[in-house]
Amino acid sequence: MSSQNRKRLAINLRELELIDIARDVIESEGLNALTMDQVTALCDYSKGTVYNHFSCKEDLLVAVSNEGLKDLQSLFSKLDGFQGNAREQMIGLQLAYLYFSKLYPSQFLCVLSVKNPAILNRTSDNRKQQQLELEISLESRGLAIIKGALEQQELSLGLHQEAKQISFANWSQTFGALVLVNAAESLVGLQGIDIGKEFFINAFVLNDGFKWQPMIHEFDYFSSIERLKQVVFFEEEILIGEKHIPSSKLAII
Amino acid sequence: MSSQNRKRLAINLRELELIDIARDVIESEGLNALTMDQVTALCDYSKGTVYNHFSCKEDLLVAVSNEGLKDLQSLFSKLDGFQGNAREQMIGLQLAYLYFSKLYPSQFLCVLSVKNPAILNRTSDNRKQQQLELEISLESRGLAIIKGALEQQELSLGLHQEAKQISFANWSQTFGALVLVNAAESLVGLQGIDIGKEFFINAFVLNDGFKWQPMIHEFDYFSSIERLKQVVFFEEEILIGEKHIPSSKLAII
DNA sequence: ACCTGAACACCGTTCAAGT
DNA sequence: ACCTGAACACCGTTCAAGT
Repeated sequence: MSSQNRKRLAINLRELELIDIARDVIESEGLNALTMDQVTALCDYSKGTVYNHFSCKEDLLVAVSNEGLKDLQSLFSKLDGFQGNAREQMIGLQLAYLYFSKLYPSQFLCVLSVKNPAILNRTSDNRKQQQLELEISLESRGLAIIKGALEQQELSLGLHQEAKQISFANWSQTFGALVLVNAAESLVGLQGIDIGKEFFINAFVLNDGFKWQPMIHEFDYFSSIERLKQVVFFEEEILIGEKHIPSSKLAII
Repeated sequence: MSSQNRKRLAINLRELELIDIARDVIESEGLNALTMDQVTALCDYSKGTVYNHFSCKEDLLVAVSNEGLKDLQSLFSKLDGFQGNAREQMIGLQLAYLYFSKLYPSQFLCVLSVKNPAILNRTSDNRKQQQLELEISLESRGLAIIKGALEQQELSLGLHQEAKQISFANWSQTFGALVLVNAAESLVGLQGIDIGKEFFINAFVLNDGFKWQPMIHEFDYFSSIERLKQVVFFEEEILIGEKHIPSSKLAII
């Protein structure tokens, strides 16, 4: 390895180190506690060096969000060898998203916060480009599953209907439910129902609406969830057990 | 009116004035530009007085969000005299939510931002209580429609199924779609589809999944949307026409 | 070419003094 | 009882000096 390459690698590693520190601060003290001063204090570098990596505080936030998207990507990748029909694969993505929001709540918060234009407007072009590529990559997973279902004729498109519409429907529903559930403590209206179950049932109902075969009454998708937990996401199940999540939040898993 | 009451009224009015200023700042310069200094500069009072109303900056943000929820409530109220079946009423709520996000984008952003625990944790108890009451009031609208559908036997609950589950499903889907669409410029995957139409179709599919009568193939819900635009929300249609919204965002209406 | 940290401007918050 | 604005601590960002 040339000395130039070694240098570049060291710089990349340092950036990950800084992102990790930012993530830890958010995790333990909340988004408000994240300051450039704080990050500088917790690392071995100076403020100027931190600013060599991140053009501004918002840029750092998007960096944390992007790292989160990579974690989500890793969770998605765990589904690679999973045997099951397309609807089960889709449930796999949903379950991965749920683990993501529970295991990395601070990154999930960043992914959400970063949708704020006041933040996005101040982000460096490189970082925004990276975000775009990550989002496309994540979305292509869902699209691939839908296309598989179309090929297997488990799903068929109506007039003026496209695969990405079904993708959008599933995605927005999952995302919306996770955002609301993350704020669930304050939502009295949701009390008394098992939100974790609801999260999946809503998707079952939606995809039944699309007439995606096999339908709920023909197939036991709750067993699929159990199988996914045991075969694909057993490590995440253990991690959740170790994390001392308040019982109100645990209910969703 | 006693002098004490007059005083109290003046203070309430002043608070609304301050919230209005904050809203204007966010609308025209973004969430980042909102500072207590800025609000003080744009009003006739001192910093101390601003802090008499809002315990901290986050408290002001929640106040803006709450004012937004009231605007949403007003939009919901416009549906009071609307004649139509329960599914059409539900579409009315959805449409109201859509107008809200388009006509008051800064408040919608606040409602979303305020779901961030770092903000909620710093909010005064009074303000949080007000938020709770507003959310309950908004949610009860949806629940009332669902209960109406149950009474009319247009909808029936399965085993272990409750009205609020159907409410949560509709709500999270609508909310998730609006959040994603608000960030739609960056979502390449959504390009080439008519997001405004999709927004409603997703809900159609969901409620068909619930077997909510009349189903899509039996009833022209696109006509319902047109009717709602003309009969209930004609003022909002005009306002949207006057707002010079970039065409990419206009597509949704 | 990259790193440092002092320096600066700005912002959130407080509170003694004023009415 | 309420209002004021100076004062303070903290934070984001820059950049001249150093290696």
